[in-house]
Parts: sequence; structure tokens; C-alpha cells
Amino acid sequence: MTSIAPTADRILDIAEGLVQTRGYEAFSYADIADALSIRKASIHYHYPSKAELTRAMAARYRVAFAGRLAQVEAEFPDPTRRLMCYIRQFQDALREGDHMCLYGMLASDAGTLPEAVRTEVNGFFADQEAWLARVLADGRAREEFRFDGRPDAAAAALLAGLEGAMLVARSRRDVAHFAAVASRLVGSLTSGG
Amino acid sequence: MTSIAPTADRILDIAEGLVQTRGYEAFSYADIADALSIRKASIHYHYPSKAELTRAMAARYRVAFAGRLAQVEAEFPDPTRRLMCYIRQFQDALREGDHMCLYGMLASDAGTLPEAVRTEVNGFFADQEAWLARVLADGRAREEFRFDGRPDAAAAALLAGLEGAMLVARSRRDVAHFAAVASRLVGSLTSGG
DNA sequence: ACTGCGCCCTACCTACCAGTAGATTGGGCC
DNA sequence: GGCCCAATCTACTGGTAGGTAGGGCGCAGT
Repeated sequence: MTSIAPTADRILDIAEGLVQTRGYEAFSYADIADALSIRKASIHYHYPSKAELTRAMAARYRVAFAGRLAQVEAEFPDPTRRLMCYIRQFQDALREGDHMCLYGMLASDAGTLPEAVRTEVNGFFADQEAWLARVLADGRAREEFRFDGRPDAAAAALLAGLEGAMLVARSRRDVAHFAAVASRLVGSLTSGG
Repeated sequence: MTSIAPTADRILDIAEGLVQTRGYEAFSYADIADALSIRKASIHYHYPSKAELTRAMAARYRVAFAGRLAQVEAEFPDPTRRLMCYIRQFQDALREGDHMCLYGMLASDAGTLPEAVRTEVNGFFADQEAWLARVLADGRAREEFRFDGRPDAAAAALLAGLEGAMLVARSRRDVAHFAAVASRLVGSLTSGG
């Protein structure tokens, strides 16, 4: 499917993978051109600047991720299973060869990111925390989850734990480390206070 | 004190700040040279390559951090206070102008890091988890902390939460976000299961 | 058949990168 | 004075970065 997609999309596919493995500063137009066997100038035709390319890529990812979460909600009504599906999204990325969560990677490059991309990053995190907060609130109402304080605070802590676990796990090349931390985070919701 | 330090140390001081704010790929010999009003070639005299410079910087930071933790242990016997001091280390870095934990930043650059530096990064995280695990185990023995499972697993989750919280907080330029997540993590140890 | 346009190309630009060669400076020591 | 040596300098290399100018190819509509 990648091979028959229009060039503009294939450019974003490659860029996405490069950002996830190397980060914003460490990928170049030349890298994408090589991967697609086209010239650098052709990429500039589709995306006039690196800033615009990255913004488009981030926006596409954000929409796609929101779509997948909506699908999870449609498919599974119970909060525990929803949460497991959510976590698996991250874990799958990590398993497929040193890929970090795209937005976790972009967040770490926040210091050098074009402003438009940084805005997108913060919007994405806000999306994630809002989604998680709803799942957590729902789960507590059904007495599947137990936690103190406001759902949005618990969601922020959960998201931070997952992002941090990916960071450490990827550096160690150890997916099991992420899985261990993730299951502990879920465990503390389903049993502890 | 910085101004009278030998050049080799001042180079590492500047490099450290640059890595914390921009990352490994986004700082250059020219940046350091400008900051110290010397020429690039002088930096190569002290550190023949960027890889070696970064390794030296990482090693120095690791030793310094271990020293500070030892000092905390000497000063405060109770686990709760030790943990608060630990967290304040991170928070102070964040407060001083968009600085991320040095090792969190390096971990996010793991995909492009020289091998020697990557080894140092994983060693640092191992140090951190070991220290935290000891504090947690001690705290549980004294019934100051409550948590399930092995201390090292709880330590890994705690470290991941702190690193992830820094990542998100820095992207948002919102120190309060880190503080909120951090206090929630401590709270779940001191009250919950 | 001609035109317009989407798409990709070659060729080039300027700026910057890490790293090197070799001269120069200046203080301590004999 | 003459020497050494640490430390810094100027000047440069080969390579790569993002970005630009302008030409050509092929397919649509007319």
C-alpha cells in the first residue's frame, strides 16, 4: 500500500519513521530522497520547507491516532480493555525497530522545533490526556479503576509514565522494560488506590 | 566560579547546557566556541571529537549526580525526604530555562548517539533505578511507603514517570505540570498501595 | 495539435558541519 | 638567552544541510 500511495504521502511515511528513530534534527531531505529514489528538489515541490513537511506529518499522525482511539472506543466498551489497547499502540511502535512514539520524540526536540510543530505537539498531548481522563473517569465510575484525585491529573501521570518508559526502554533496546512499567501502571489503577 | 574554571571544564559546562536545551544533534563546536569566545580548533585540542566531548560531559554529570545523591543520603536519613530531594534535582533543572534532564535528552537521541555515550546513558539510568530502589525498599521497611511488587520495578516506574513528566512539561513550558505529576507519584507511594 | 499543469529533474547556491595542519604566543625552567 | 610545552590561533578541507532556478516530460481538456 505504501508503494502505490501518492508521493506526498510516501514522503510523510518516510519522514515519520526517520523522526521516530532519529529525531527532528537528525533527518534530512537527502535521507527521504534516497529512500524514495527521487531527488531532493521533488520533495521541496510537495513541501516547500522542512518546517512545513514536519507540521504536515505531525498533523496527519495526530488525526490518524485520534481515529484509532475512536475505533477502540467503538469496539470495546469497558475501560480496562480500552486502556490495554491504548498501551498496545505504543508498544507496537517500540517493537517495530527502535521506534519511539512520534510525539515523544518531537517533544524532546521542542527546543529547536519550528513554532507550528511545537503547537501541534502540545495539542497532541492535550488530546491524549483528555482521552485518558475520560477512560479513567469512566473506569472509576464502574469501579474497575481506583485512584485518588481528579481524572485529568491521573491521566497526566499515566501519560508521563508511558512516555518516560518508552524513552528509557528504547535507549536500552529493551521492549520488555516498557511492558513491565506499563503493566505496573495499569496494575496500580486496577488494584491499588 | 565558571569564569575561572579551566577551559576544558568550561567547554563541558557549555556543552551540557546546549545538550539539555537542544539535544546532541543540534549543538555544534561553533556554538561552544562562540559562547566562550575562543576558536573551534581550541575545542578540538581539548576534546578531539564530538563523540569524546559528549562522553566526557556525560561521565562528569554522572559522577556529579552520584555525589549529590550521596550527600542527600548523608544529610537526610528518612526515605520520604530523600525522595523529595531527588525530585527537586530534576525540577530545578527544568526551572532554569527549558533545561531537560541531561540523560533524558541523551536517551531521546539514542538513535544517533556514539556507542560510548549510549553505554554511559544506560549506566546512568541503571544508577538511578538502583538508588531509587534502595530508597523505596528502605521506605517500605519503615512503613513510610506502600507499594506492590519488587522495589526495582517500582523504581523503574517512578523514574519513567519523572522523565516523561519532564518531557511533556518542557514542551509545554510548564514547570507546574512536572510538579503536579511528581507530587502525584510520591503521593501514590505514601498513601496508596 | 496545442496548451496548461502536475510532477520530477539537473544544476546550483549559501551556510554550516566536524575535523586537520601548521604557525604563534607566553610562561616556566635550565 | 635558549628551550620546552601547553594552549590558542588562522586558514583550510571535504562533506552535508536546507533551499532555489529553471527546464522537460507526459497527460488532461479543448
